[in-house]
Amino acid sequence: MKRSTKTEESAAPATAPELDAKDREILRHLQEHARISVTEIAARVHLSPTPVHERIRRLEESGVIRQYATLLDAQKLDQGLMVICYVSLKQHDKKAGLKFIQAINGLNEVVECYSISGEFDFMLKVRAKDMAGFYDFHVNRLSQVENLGHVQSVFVMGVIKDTHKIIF
Amino acid sequence: MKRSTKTEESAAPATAPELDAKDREILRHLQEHARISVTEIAARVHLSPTPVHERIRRLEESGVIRQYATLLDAQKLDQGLMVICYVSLKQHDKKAGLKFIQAINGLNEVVECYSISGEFDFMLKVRAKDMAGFYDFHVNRLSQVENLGHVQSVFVMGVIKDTHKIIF
DNA sequence: ACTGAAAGACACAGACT
DNA sequence: AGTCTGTGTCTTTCAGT
Repeated sequence: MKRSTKTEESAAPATAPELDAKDREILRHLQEHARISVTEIAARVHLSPTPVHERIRRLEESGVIRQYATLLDAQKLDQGLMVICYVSLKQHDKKAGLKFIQAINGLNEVVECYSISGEFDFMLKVRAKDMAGFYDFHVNRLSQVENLGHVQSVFVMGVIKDTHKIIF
Repeated sequence: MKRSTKTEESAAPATAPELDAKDREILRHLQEHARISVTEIAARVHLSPTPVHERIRRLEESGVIRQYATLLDAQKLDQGLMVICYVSLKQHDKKAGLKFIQAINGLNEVVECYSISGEFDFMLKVRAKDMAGFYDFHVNRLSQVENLGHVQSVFVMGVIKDTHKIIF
């Protein structure tokens, strides 16, 4: 194995990133085309492959690059339903919160989870095949989570924009 | 340029995917490690590189593979604030909706946008540097959008889980 | 659909500027 | 921190099965 694998590697050390203009250019290319070659990135940023290679290595190590991911079409994989679930907990102490976080990490249907301001404690982005699949998740998996208070669901009817692109 | 670039290529034709077990295995590897070599995927799925290469090409063409992306750390790029904005429109006719969608696509701070059920019409995921950055976006960019009714914002205080992983 | 071979491109490391 | 050079590996194509 020679080419970079990334992910599941060591946790990102908090070493100061200190990104210069070239680093940012490289990141902008990689952000949208993770599989292009170092040689091509080098050509686009007007550098030779060697320093680009070294810069990418540093960006991976410092954790600026989190993961090289392939984004798939959920519809074509029969996982076309997306639901936003708002969840409140019964108890809000630290221990109860950690247990909830653990439980959420065990639910594969939950692709994102955020701690939020407002009436509810958490927001979950859930993927399912269809309404029946979501119902099954709701009743048999989410509702089984300990310390769960209220759940309120908002259904996604259409995707207007779905990007991961960070502007910087 | 020889290696696959993906993205911005032709729109996905609606040709039936018809994925077999090997295709799904390949997708599962690519989903989390977009930069691993075809050779290594081949080894992991017990096939030679040639058919794996051809399968990946078909998956790209059919649109099952949407994009090869590099996921970056928003905090380290000084874009650590995430806000969920709920938006309702004043007018709901088709033309007004299309204009809104166009406007949203022009706002780089909006990384995701969904048409949703419930009280509001759309949900936006917005990224900004900090509160001042978000305020600037809210007042000078979002609020300038034509036909905008109410906006309600929920602030993300912590990221519990942030994945793109579709289970299939 | 897969195997095997073969050419060119690439990753990666080393010495040098 | 960059360029240049070399080696081994990989991608990609094309033959055959």
